[in-house]
Amino acid sequence: MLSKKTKYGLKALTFLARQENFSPVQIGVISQHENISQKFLESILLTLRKNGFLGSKKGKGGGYYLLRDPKDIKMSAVMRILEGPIAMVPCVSLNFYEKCEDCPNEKTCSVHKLMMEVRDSTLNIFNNKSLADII
Amino acid sequence: MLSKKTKYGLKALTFLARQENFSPVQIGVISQHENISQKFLESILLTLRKNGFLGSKKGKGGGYYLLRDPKDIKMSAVMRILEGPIAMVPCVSLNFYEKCEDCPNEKTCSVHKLMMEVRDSTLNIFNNKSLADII
DNA sequence: CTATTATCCTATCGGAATAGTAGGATTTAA
DNA sequence: TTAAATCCTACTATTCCGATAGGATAATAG
Repeated sequence: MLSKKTKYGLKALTFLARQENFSPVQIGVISQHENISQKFLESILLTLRKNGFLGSKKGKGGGYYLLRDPKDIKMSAVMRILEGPIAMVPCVSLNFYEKCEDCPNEKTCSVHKLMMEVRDSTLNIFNNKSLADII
Repeated sequence: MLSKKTKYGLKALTFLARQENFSPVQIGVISQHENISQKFLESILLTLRKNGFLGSKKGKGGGYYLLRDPKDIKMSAVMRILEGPIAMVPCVSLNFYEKCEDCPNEKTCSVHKLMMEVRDSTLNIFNNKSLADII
């Protein structure tokens, strides 16, 4: 299941991508338009900023704005920042790999192989979809 | 992320599918071979039985066994029983549909469209993979 | 210089879900 | 009749998610 954090983050990003000239938009404006708790959204935008997707401006007339062209923001990157691993099992994750404690041998594990396929097909979508594509 | 419940359930199913003549296998035997807590596995096998995948036999010489040919057990069916919805968002689920409270219009929601694609590609795998395929 | 407006940041909290446990009831076979 | 197995309900511990609180900091307007 997609976390609300990710869902809200994606909605905020598309909202910002639809702005005219990427001028700063206040958190409150986004949260109202997208029906998101303002305080929760605040923390989400903060992590998007810390990860180089958004810029921010403080004080009057401030807010958040996109730092890059929506075409250059891949869904896979956003998903990894907000949701974490794209794979359904850590032992299959490319960026968040972890060995399963219970599994003695990955190569012969049926779950492993199945989840590799799922990861590949999902990754194929996320890698080839940009923010511009989903507006 | 795949729950351990699903992961263990899949492992148990493949273990049973590898048996010679589908004669009853005790919980303890499966839990040892697959490194799964016996009590936890017990509850998982119970739901697999209640959903028509497994049969059971009580008393000495008892255990669990596959009720159907592994070729006829689709991954999508197993996933839905153990994991729940295959979609990442309820508003995109075929079998567990729920409307999002925050979203006024699904047709124009960018997250909705993106997650439809992911669901389709994942479902395509799970629908075309049987227990026999992953052994 | 000051008041206002906004983001920044840390800490916390309740509730739900997950993973696992306990313990006895029931059924079957030897 | 005893031992071996599943059956079943309830409980618990822990973790994670979604959300909130409250002040610190910075920028702008006047």
